[in-house]
Amino acid sequence: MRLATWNVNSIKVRLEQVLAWSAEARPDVLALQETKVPDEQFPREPLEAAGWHVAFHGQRAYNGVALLSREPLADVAAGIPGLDDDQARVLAATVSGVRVVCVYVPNGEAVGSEKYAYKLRWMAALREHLAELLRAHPLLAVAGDFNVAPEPRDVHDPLVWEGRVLYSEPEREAFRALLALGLCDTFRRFDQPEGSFSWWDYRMRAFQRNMGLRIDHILASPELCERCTACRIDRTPRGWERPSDHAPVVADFDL
DNA sequence: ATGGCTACGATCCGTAGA
Repeated sequence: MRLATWNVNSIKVRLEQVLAWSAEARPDVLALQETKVPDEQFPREPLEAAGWHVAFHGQRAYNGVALLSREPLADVAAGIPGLDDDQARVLAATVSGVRVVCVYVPNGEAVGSEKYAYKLRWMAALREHLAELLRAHPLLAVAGDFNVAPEPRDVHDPLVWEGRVLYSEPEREAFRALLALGLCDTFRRFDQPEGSFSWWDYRMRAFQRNMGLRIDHILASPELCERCTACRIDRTPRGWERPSDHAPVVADFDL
């Protein structure tokens, strides 16, 4: 099974790119973030016409997550149980025996802000939820925009980013707490080029200068991690006209 | 020097992203 995640920064704007990229990269399951549409406006028909089963959990203007799958999606569930959250950030479904969780972790705005506190609370709630899911699902994948660069090598200039949102120690600690549940970062199971990033600012020609961060991740439960045969970042669509600021991450599993 | 893009929903600027 090939699983991909992509923060598309508006499914309306990026629909043609999702169709074009997925036709080329051929994921079996594609987790999308920042769809930015209420459910009644999600472009279900063109995606179904392209052969996708779709599930979506969105809201007007902000956030929004979706799952596209070649095989039917079962037991679709939105949100984190017990977390009172009016932001559409989590969608889970079972496909081909794998529980797939699509996550859009809050950005956090700035260290010390109210949104930063919300981000850390939210990540703690996600951790508790994933601990439960791991007990129930030996084959568990968590794919999405985590808005955390875990290590210095995931940041184009760690000194500049030290202490800033997306790379601050409390955020990295919260990410490590997810790995401590037994989840693996599939990308780091394999040799990767230096300067491997998944997000580049729209400004300052950041993509052309490879001034990026690796903040989009595919995590896997121990049993699923053992079956992971590859993981890579596909920078191709970041170079297209009118791109998302994120690139897709793609992982292959031998199932 | 706090800008620099992009998307959205409201108007022709503010909020949010990262």
